[in-house]
Formats: sequence, structure tokens, C-alpha cells
Amino acid sequence: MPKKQTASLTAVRVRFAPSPTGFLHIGGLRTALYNYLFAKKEGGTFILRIDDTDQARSVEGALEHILKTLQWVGLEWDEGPQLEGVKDKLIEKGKSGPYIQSQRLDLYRTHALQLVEQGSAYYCFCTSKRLEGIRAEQTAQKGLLMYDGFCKNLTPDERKEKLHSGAHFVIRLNVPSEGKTSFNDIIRNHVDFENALIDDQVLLKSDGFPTYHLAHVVDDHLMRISHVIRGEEWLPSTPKHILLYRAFGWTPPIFAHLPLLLNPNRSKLSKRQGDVAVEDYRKKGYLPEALVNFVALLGWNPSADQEIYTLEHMAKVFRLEAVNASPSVVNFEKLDWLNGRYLREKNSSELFEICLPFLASAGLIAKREHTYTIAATGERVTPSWISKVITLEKERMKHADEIASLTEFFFVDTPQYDSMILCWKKMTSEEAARALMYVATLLEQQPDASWNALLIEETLKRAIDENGMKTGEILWPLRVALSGREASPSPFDIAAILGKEKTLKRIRYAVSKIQSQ
RNA sequence: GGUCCCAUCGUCUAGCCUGGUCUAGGACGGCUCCCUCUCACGGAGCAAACCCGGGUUCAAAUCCCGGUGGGACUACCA
Repeated sequence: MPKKQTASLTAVRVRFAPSPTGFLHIGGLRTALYNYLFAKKEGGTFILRIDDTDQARSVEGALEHILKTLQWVGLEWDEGPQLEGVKDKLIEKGKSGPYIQSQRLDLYRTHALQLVEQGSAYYCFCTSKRLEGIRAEQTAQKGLLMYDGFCKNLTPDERKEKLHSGAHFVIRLNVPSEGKTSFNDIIRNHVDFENALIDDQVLLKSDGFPTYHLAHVVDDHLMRISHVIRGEEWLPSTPKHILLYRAFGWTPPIFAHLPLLLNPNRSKLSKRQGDVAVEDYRKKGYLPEALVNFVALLGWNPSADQEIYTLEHMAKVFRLEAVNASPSVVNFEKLDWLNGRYLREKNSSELFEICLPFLASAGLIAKREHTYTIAATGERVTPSWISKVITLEKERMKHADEIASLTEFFFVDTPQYDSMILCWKKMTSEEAARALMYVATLLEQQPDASWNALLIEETLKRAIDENGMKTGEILWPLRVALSGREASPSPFDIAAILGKEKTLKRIRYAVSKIQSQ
């Protein structure tokens, strides 16, 4: 691989420019993140701009979702106008909003007209029907799929007449028919395109809105964007953008085209093959820091032997030139692992805040005012008790919404299970029942003051030792009796949290279950 | 079809610019073992890759060319 040019320059200004057509997805998050990291690393400015120039595809509420998501993951943008209306609710007082292209239409129109005047662009009156026709013909002949330049060759009189008759028109870029357009991409180095193969791109649509191509070139120049960091899907249209900068007499920014994120089948990451919206992962209880960490490592890796990075740390070591040129298949198993690691680093109160909403939404815990009750039994419980329950499953959680199924047995009157699973290995039911009765007599004598995991363990282990039993003979049936599951935390911890009364109740229930079969 | 981009374990990657230290390192996942009543956590270990063919060179994962494969783009979408 040839040498890469360096990315650093004075006055770094970058932007993330999503279109409000739905939720922010993983790919968009990575683009935003790399822009953000680059800005922070270079002491530059990170701007948010909304590309809402397609009225048809614009989705109600999408803008709010995107802003909310960006704020949730901690990617704060630096500047922008103060906005009126709904968006304000999402943006703290005094903070700037994003720039919004639909509020800048005059700007684009003026610039398009300027290009027409110079001869760098021209009016096109072709109907969509005619356009479809030439496209069909070109497809049939397996030729190039491009506009045929019909309206470029209109005489001034013909053009004037069409304009006066009020015919719908678009403005197209007048691409030179000879020569090459090339540029240096930070990630891909030198790239060049034959001008003859570049289409006369529509710049201004018949509804008066600009296309992406015009709007972003005008905005990037006016906003003094130094580096355009965007997805690789834009690489083929970059020469059109360069041509536009030149037509305006502007210096193009430096480009960096990020590798695509792929589905497991190596196609462009899409919703069809699983959840790709950041929102989907938030709902499942993934942590923002895990998501950011995960997405950052898709195409970039600052060192060979570290996987855990905070935003701050990444901002210190980020290098655009170090971003890979090849696309990445997104491996969500690694996200699970990362998220599990972040979850395990949380303390009890943090975990409580993270997990409680999931216990509530699963209908396990009901909250009224400041009191919590077990939904199934109406029993009142303290936050610290709930916190203990949650903390107990800390090592088993990959994402916070799993807390409900993991801890469900704490929130029922009696867990339901097949009595057969009370038997450890080759134990018979009778042996299991005997073991449970023995545990019950031991625990009945356990003083309330000594009812904690450590002392319960001491009592039971001593008894096991003295009787020359195997630990599993006692602990397995006990654990199943308390949890109703083959896999669960240790019986000592469960018993401690359940309390003496419930513990004994569950043990007796298990015994009766065996005896009644 | 055309244009452009890309190519190291199944996946994410380090190494490539500045060729030898690479019998190719790390991570996820998989498998085995330890810890252990179970699961999980944690620990130890194993399997697993330089797309192919030429060239340059004493020497190529690394440089060059070609092939093959994959992908993106090819809209009055972004």
C-alpha cells in the first residue's frame, strides 16, 4: 500500500450531515464519531448539518431522533444557529442547533443561477418520461447510463421560450467532455475519473430544492469545512463535487472516504439483516460507551493489543490516515462482549439506574412515587434490595434488557420448574428431597442476624464436610429450589437476598413437589 | 454493462509507507482444561489467515503488473 498523505492542517472544521429519513444507524454513528474524533484530536470544530433537501423522503420526527441519539452517545456538536420550535426541546438552552439545509434554499438557488450565468451549468427541461426513455435505450444497448445533453444544446431562443412558457426545469452541471478530474483522498490516496464518463448531474431540482451535490458543496465552502469525512458510497460522485468547487473558483476541502460497513453476507449494512439503528441497541440496554467503542474499532485500530477505549482516549489517539480502506463486516457478537465488559465495570448504583427501567417495563417491578413493589405479589421492596438482585446477575448480563429474564425468579411467589431438575447428576428424587429437608433444618437454626451469604455458606459447607457429603448433593438441589433453574447464581447469594422466610418456603415447596409426584 | 474502490485467521484487526526481527501478533467467536453445585466471570491453552499468477530483489504479507473475487456507484435519494 502506498504512502498516505497526512491529514493535519490548520483550522480543522468538519461536519456530520445526516438526512432525516429515519433513525441514526450504526454506519452513520461511525461517520459522526470519526468526524468528532478528528475534530477533537486536531483541536478543530465539529458541526452538525441536516441534509433535508429531499422533501419526499423526509420523515417526521427523524431529526429529533438523530439529535437525541447523538446526545445520548456523547457526540456534542460545536456550533450552529439557535433554532425555533420542537427541536429546541432536545437542545439545552443556550446551545446551538444544527444547520438545516431546507432553511437555506435561497443560497443554493443563487449559486445555481450563478453557475448558469457562467456557463458551468445549464437549464434542462427534459421530462422524466424522456429521461426514462433514454435510460431504457442506454440499458438496452449496454452503454453508459448518462444524460444525453439534449438541453445543453438548446439555442438561446429556445431556452428563453421554454423559460417564459413556465416549463418545469432543473439545473444541470455542465461537465467538461474531456480531461480527467482527480483528487487525493486521505484514506485512498490518488483517485481519478475520466470527465467524459461523468454525468451532467442535476444541481437544482424542479421543486427548487438543491440536490445533495450542490447543497453540500455550497455549505461546506460557506462553513469553511476543511475535511469532508463521509462514507465510501460518495467516492464516485466526488469528481462532480470537485468540478463544482472549481466552477465556483473555490478550493475543495480534503476528502476522506470511510470504508463501508457490511452485513455478514458482505452487502452494504442494511436493516434487512438485523438491527442497525443505534436506537435498537439503546432499547436493548446497550451502553453508549460500548456502542461508541465498538463502532470506532470498525475500520480503525490505534494499537495491536487494546480493545477498550473511552471517547476521551480515542480523541487523543485518533488518526484519520490510520483508517482502513477495506470495508468491515459488522460482528455484533463483539458488541455483546464489549457491552458485557462495560456493564461489569459499573457499580451497584449505576447498575440500578441502568437496569431498573427494564425490570419495570418487563412488569416485574412497579414503581409508585418513591416506593417499589414486586408486581406479581404486591410486596413492597427497597431500592437497595432491588439493587442487590441486579448486582447478583452482573457477570451474566450482555445487555441490560436481559436483567428481566435473569432475575425473574426473585419477583415471583414460587418459581415454576420441573421437579426432575432438582436432582444433581445421578441423584434420585428421594435423595434430593432428603438433601433439601436436611438443608431446611440447618437453615431454620441459622440466626436472623447471621442471615447473609457468607455465613450461610459457612453453615452449609461445614455440615457438608462433617457428613462427608459432596457439595453438589446439597447445593444443586438447594439452588434449583431457590431459583427454579439449572443455571443461576450461587444458592448462598440467592438465599441471602430472598431472606430466611422465603428461602425456607421455597425449599419446602420443592420437597412437597417431589413428594407429590 | 460501465466507472471506481477494496483484498492478512469465520469476523474485527497489527504488520505494509521505510522488504529481512513474521515458523504472521492481538481481539471476538469456537474448542480444551482450571476454578466450580450450575451458569456466568476469571485464568491457562489449542485450532484458525498473508486470494491466485507473474515480476523486481540475495530476500516479498510488505514494492510493481496481471488475473480472480467482493463491494459501491451508475436518480429531479442522500
